[in-house]
Amino acid sequence: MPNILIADDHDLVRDTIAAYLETVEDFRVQKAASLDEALTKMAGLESFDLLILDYNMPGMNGLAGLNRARAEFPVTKLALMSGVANRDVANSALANGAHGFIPKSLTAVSLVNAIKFILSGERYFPFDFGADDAGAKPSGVFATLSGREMETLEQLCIGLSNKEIARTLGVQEVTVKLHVKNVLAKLGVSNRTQAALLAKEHQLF
Amino acid sequence: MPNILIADDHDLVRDTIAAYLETVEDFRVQKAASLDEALTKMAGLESFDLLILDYNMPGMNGLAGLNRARAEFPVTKLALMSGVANRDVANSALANGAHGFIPKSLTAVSLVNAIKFILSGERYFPFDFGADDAGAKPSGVFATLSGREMETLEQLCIGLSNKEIARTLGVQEVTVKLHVKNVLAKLGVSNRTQAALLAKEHQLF
DNA sequence: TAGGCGCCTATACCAAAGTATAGTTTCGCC
DNA sequence: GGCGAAACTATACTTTGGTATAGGCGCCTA
Repeated sequence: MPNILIADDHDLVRDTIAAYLETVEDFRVQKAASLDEALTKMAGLESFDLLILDYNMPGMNGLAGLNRARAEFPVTKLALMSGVANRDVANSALANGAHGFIPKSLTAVSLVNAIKFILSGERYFPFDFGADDAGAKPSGVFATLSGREMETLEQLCIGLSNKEIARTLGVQEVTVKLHVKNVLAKLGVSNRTQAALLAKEHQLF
Repeated sequence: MPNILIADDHDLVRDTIAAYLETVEDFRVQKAASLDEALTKMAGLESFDLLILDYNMPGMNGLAGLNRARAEFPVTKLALMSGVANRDVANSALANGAHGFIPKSLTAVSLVNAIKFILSGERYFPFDFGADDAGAKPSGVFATLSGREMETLEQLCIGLSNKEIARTLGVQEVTVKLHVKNVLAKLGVSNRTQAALLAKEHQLF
């Protein structure tokens, strides 16, 4: 019987998903409320076939937690689950060695299929995921930013003024204005607030 | 048999919770993926005893959706559910006539208890909820915003200019400036970008 | 009914943000 | 050595954002 460990800090979500999986399919499902708790259980006597990690959970720190889990238990299959993450983090997760990405917008039956798929050694990625309009931005746009422009964007995301950014970067205010202008143009937005919001949406800082 | 309608845009969460409730207790559970779908079902032939609304869901717009539901179906009991909302919105929800607030950090069995409690005519509020640390800001600050100021903040969070906000709210630009100024003062920040970031951090919109 | 509050408008002013153009330096690269 | 790209600075300008002050209107409540 496949042994699954699901880690999510939302008790309600975790418990009901676990209960659902156990009743509807022949899975044994264990639970954890944080990354640390999950890794502790993994280190125990039992051996697990699949570890499902919630993207937003104490200890995860974005994909850092995923890498940590993968480093400690390279054999166990690993899936990332999230209700908010976009296609970017899904791609990154797969690129970082995850065996699947499970959006919470999935149907319950699709979840079961996805799990079976992963357990059989495949990599699962919901193909129609992220084709939304809201996060319409090509998302590759951030790659076109130069080093200084990226630093400027980072300061923008704290809500600093041009003058303050100039001070922390050690340049003149005019220079910052130039960088900001370029950032806005490259990101296709019309003011600094939108730039900051966009960067935050894409989990950049 | 109590008839429950649960509305959440995350299929996985909604389906598993519904399945859990139906197996573990003698509930009949219907599902909807958005506020509109929920209201349509409510308007149908069936009568419901309890409507559970996810706070983050198409059509909700914060507490506006809750008020809409309450206005259209004043008899049905109403609970707000959320995985991210803080004590502020929970309080506001109760103040706005909700019969309960269900954080997704709840245990599955607690959920059942909460539902029974609400169905029996009580108001449910998880007392130990909201003692978080992360959102360093007093977080009660948002409660001090007036209606218009809240609407203004919402537009700010899309990165609109004062002129654009004025157009969508149907007022003069000067008025918007006033609201923005008040928002900044009440939130204790120094510009619109910081205000937007802060609101986003607190998952307000 | 007088005061307070939320909301709206108005005028006016100054600071900050954003645009445009032009020029210098540095550095890696063919 | 010549070329292009990135970074920085400068001057000059327009638009937007934020502050200050003052007044009108509707609503609620002491």
